[in-house]
Amino acid sequence: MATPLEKARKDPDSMKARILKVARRVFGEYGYHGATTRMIAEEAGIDISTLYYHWGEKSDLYQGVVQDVFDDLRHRLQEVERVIHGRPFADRMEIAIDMTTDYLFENPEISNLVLLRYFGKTRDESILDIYVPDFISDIAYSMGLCKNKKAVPKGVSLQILAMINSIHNFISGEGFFRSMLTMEREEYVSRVKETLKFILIPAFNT
Amino acid sequence: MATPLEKARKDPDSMKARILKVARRVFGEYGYHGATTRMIAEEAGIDISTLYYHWGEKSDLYQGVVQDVFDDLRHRLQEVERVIHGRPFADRMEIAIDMTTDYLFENPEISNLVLLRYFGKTRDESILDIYVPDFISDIAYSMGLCKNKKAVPKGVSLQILAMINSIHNFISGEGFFRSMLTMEREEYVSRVKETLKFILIPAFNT
DNA sequence: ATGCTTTTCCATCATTTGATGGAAACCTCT
DNA sequence: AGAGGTTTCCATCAAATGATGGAAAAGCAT
Repeated sequence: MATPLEKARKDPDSMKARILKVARRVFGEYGYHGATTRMIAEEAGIDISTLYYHWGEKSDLYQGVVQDVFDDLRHRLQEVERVIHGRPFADRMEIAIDMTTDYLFENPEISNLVLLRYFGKTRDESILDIYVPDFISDIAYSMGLCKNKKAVPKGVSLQILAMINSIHNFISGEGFFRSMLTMEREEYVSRVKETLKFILIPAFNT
Repeated sequence: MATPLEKARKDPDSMKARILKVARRVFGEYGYHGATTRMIAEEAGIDISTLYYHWGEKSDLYQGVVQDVFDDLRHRLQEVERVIHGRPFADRMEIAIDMTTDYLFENPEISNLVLLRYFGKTRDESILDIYVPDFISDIAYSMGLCKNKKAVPKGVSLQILAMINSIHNFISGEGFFRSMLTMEREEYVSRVKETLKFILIPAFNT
């Protein structure tokens, strides 16, 4: 039995899926309170009540967006895992950084939503209950930073967090940082990768 | 001639300063749209119109908050600069991390506001015009990463950004990360410092 | 075509939220 | 005490926003 969200993903041309796609971007850009159902409906080219017909209340749509984003992220990380499996350590880090940044630069709303979730609170309590799997242990394991997926040392978890967030920061802050440093997008992307490798690789190459 | 903000800072018991203090926390917690003037007034124990009497429109108050926060941050960084001046490189980084994280853990709304500013957009256009000095060149210089304050290489700027943001992330994400890893505050603080040093020091110790 | 279901839109509501006018309270100076 | 200015609060407004009922439109099966 398919959940509504799975149904929407199966048929990406369905109205529900179209709304979800727009909502991802708008929520990512303006945050939960900054985004209004009217903005989303307008950008999707539909009436606001059509949005409510498909998704119910605003917090439900937001919940759908978060779920969708984290599903994407999980799938992508699994792919990264497959690619780096068995390679020497230094290569693993480099490939992981390249793949992840490329993917996130193409889907910046993912980084936005993840960071807003970490740092921003919401007046709407129903938002907090969303179940979100954490990939930290998977990353720790596939990077060879721990032997047992079930028992990742806390120190390692924090190292992974620092890593992931560094990446998200550069994606999510692109607008701000790029105009601050006056760079074209292309240069920004390559310099970000460079910087991430510069910082992350020495730390883990003990 | 003192600006209104300077006036408010000079007399921290003034109503205007009290409002500013509460507004810092509330804006930092909920973001621009998530915070309402009513929430701020209520937390300050005053009527909403008193708030408007002192600060004018919401965006003006927000502007005041941002200005105030960045002033604080600048002062603190100057203090850090003074302390690390002349010390060997490895020490400088360690001291800077300790001092900065201690300070930000005591004033987490600073990290929140800085990050929200980087990553979140606002429907209100008047927000973007706020003048904010960037400390990147100062940091780069005092860390010995560049010879000329006026011409910081772009690569170095990105390295500084990565550094600063890593710190902000752990401060701002404390609630989320701590409950995720089930740590007491004390343990969290010391492990964060540890992690930051683990990641940042090797990169810059060429 | 016809009847049924699903989807979309228009009109509208209730609440929230930013904002203000004016009366009351407070302060200050003489 | 009392005049004059400042500050605070109550009442209220207008616009924005989340949400819905019901009519119209579009699908779809027979």
